[in-house]
Amino acid sequence: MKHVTIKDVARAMGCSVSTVSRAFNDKYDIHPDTRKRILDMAESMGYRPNPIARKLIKQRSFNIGMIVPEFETAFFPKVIMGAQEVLQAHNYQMIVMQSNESWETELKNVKMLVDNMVDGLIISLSSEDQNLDYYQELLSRKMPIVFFNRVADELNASKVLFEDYNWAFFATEHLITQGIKKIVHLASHEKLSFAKNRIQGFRDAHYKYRLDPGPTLNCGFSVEEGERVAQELIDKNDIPEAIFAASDLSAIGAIKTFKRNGYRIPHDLRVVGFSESRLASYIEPPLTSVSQPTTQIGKTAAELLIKEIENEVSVPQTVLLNGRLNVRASSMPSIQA
Amino acid sequence: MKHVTIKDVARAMGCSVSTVSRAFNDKYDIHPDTRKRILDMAESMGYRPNPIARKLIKQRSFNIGMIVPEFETAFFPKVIMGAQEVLQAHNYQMIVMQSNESWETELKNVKMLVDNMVDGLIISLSSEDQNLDYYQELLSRKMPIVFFNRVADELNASKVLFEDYNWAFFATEHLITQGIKKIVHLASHEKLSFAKNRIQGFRDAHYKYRLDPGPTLNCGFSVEEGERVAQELIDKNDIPEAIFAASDLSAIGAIKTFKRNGYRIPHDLRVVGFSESRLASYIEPPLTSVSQPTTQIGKTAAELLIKEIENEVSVPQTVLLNGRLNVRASSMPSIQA
DNA sequence: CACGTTTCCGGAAACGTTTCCGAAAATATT
DNA sequence: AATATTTTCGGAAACGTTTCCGGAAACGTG
Repeated sequence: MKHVTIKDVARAMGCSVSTVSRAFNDKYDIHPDTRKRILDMAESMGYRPNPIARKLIKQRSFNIGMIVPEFETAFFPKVIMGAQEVLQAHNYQMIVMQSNESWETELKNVKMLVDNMVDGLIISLSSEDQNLDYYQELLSRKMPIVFFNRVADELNASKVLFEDYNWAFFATEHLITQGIKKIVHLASHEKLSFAKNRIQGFRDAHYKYRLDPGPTLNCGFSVEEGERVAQELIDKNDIPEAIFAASDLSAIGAIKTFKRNGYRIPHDLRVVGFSESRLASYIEPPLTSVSQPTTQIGKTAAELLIKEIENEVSVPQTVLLNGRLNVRASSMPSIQA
Repeated sequence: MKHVTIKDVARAMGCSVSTVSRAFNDKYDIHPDTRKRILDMAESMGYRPNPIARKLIKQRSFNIGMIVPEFETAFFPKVIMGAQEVLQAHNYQMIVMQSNESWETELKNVKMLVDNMVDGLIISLSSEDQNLDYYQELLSRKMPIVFFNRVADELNASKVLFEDYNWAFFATEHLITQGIKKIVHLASHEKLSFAKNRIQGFRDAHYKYRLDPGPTLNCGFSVEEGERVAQELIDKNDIPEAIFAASDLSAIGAIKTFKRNGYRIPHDLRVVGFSESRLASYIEPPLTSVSQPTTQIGKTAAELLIKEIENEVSVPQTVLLNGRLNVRASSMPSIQA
């Protein structure tokens, strides 16, 4: 397992180490001929510069770290794909870690990444009421960080976000303009800012039409959570005309439970989801859902980060990404499945 | 952005650099008292050993590299999660890269990881008829590598695989024992060994019951591919009694197309999928499918790798993981959805 | 041809650790 | 009390690069 080093090729060439280094880092004084000969020799010897030594001397890594809360849903993998694409194109390597929704492991991960001299970070917070001191310190030390999806207002850093408010508003409006009056919102944890925004959009859509907003019920992201809340509604015999869920998974859970209890979707009850999953168009009935530009989120975050690293921009930016409402049968009886 | 180094704490303590190093690497001679004082001082100064310098001197990184072909389906993210879990528990850090089903980028990724002194690799090949010279070289240089899911027989390395043959056999048998005689297999690329195994299982199940195996049709992993092949069958008016698809997505595509053309599932046509996706139980009708222990695959691969790295094992092992057939309404009319 | 400029290259320090070697101090042995 | 052994530590080399500094050769200029 002997790696061939810069010394080996210097010896083979009968030249100094620094000359070989120059051949690889084009910017210094070196004769084109010797450069070419060195490169050829290096090639034939199978020499590749050791990035670790380079990191040590240059005090930077060309690595960027990414931390996401989970890997269960398709959302974060897609964002990661998007970020990967632009980072690789700029010769950065990405190290992905997951916090498992725990901010202790999140903190551990960040520190590890910083120790490893990452040039920047892309982060979706595990929770948003956590202690932010370490992030504040990093930011004051000028570490480039871009947050996405789950962010904290107090942090003066670049962020890429989805227009949760607008699309919750539109989704609700889509129901109201069909004459629906009683809508229940299955909302995710209110400590997450996007959940708050969706709730606000849901309510404001009602106000626009001079309606009282329906209740917002606490509901996790999972199918099981959707089933649980739907069952509670059935038990209380308090069936709304429509359900607006903050995630597709909980929407699907609700549909499943209502169907099992004899309700027909969309005739007895309409359902709209959020954050379009692959499932949406394949379930019965196909689910109306707001789709987020997941890979675009990743790309944008990476682009922002690279700009910060390469000092093309200094003030933090927040970019809001747009989405789309895919209307399907679950919210409109006139559409045939 | 000034990092505090080992020299800083040595100066602050009035001792030598080596003593500080000893305090952190417990194994050397050092007085317990001085050790404690050094550790306290380091803590208060916010010193953390620089992993890059350590990598350089130790010629190893405590990183392991993982390469997967894609991030689209839920399969690989789940495997990654499993591997992460055990690697983190052993203080290894994981670097994930995707090859995008291209072996050129796969090769580029492997080389980058090797340059970065990863201690080992976990790989699912992008394609299996590729040039394996570089892997052979790495293996002969004793680089620990574990392959999973998509492997190459020629490579004498550890592998973790699913019992594709057996479960294709059982899934087919499940249809045959219900009196079904004419089954079509939607098979994935035959260059993938697991595809071959599934085909063989499919055929052998027929032989066991003295039936002629139905045709195996080439079909990709996607919903669209399933739709395409189903449409071809309809166009030829050559409708089988059942379909055994090598992926859930193609099974779903087939179901969708058949339903749209007036066929009732499972009454007119039964369908079985493979590699259970989240979708399986939520589509209409719920899809019978073979489920793979995805996270277990990742865990096992990581455990194998760590054993190799830490020299607890020398000969390559192949571990076969078992699965389960989840029978649902799509293959059995007697089950109510 | 003497001089200044430019081009090209070698030497050596530096990055932050680990670890070998040997020495001093402490302790044990006779 | 003298010697042998152990404990604890400091010095320095090493890992593989980059880059500053200065010098030699090549070139141009008058």
